[in-house]
Amino acid sequence: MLLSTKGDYGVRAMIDLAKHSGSGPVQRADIARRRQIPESYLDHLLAQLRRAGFIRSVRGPGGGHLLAKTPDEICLLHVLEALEGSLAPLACLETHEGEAICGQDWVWQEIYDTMRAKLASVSLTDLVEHERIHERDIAINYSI
Amino acid sequence: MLLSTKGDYGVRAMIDLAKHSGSGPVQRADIARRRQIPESYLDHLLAQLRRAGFIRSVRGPGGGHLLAKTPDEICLLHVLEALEGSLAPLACLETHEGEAICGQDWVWQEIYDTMRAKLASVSLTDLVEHERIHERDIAINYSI
DNA sequence: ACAATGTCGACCAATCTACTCGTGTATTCC
DNA sequence: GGAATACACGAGTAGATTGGTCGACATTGT
Repeated sequence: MLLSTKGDYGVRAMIDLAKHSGSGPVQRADIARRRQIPESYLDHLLAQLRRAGFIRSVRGPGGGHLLAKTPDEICLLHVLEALEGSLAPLACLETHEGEAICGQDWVWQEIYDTMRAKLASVSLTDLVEHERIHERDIAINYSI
Repeated sequence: MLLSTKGDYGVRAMIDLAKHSGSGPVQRADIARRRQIPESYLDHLLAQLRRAGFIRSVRGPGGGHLLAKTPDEICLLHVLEALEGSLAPLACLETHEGEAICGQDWVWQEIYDTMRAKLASVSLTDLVEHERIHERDIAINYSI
């Protein structure tokens, strides 16, 4: 598995913040409940996202978390790399150790480049938009 | 990291076998030395590859391991999936649990499909050929 | 018989994952 | 000022995975 729950949960949280951007801070407990993330674990993820400059946080009553940029300025690639570290699928693409003897590195380099390009092209805005369309699908299905 | 050393070492071993296919069994110790794999660990990988039907083994003096098919009939995708299990980059693509709430699954599904198609298009023959070209490069560099 | 080779399962240390918990700190509201 | 509300941060932890090692055994060529 390339992504752990960190990348999964972290992006869920960012989508939640993007969806509520413009209406004040969003509280950790609300994100955790809506996105089904253990709240105490989410704590660490929000800290990472804050240190990486994607969000800022407000303490005290009425406090919470906000995006530090607009949703279309934040792409999936950067968020995931902040949470997971390198997304390299094969060790030698990162360390360049054993590269000469690996034999399959050139295949994975191509895949990695394609992957990163795709992830860089998807913004939080796109993710929120996709979610809205999907919700509409669900609504239609339920109404039948 | 999507691939562990299993996938790395296992493919190295398969490339080695492909390179020597047609000249009798190749011994574990030789593969291990040439490809820099701990021999006792390679043991397990060869067992997995045999159970998956990619190689067959011959016991006794002069024994060793052979490809069970021709190198162009074996693709990288199948070898890696035999060694690593699913290559799904994100848990919900495999389990379909939490799929509805994940929010980024559609992006990864596309990447996963592209990845699998690429891996399926690369055979052992291609990997051996690429290695030969790379060896020639090294030879040229050394001769300058 | 004996040496060479593969087969198989048990075992192991280190690391990573996915958390929880407790304590501390900033802010607001009364 | 004090209570309530929220984030901040580091320690600790159970369980899984990784990346092996080792030893006993099976098979085969000479």
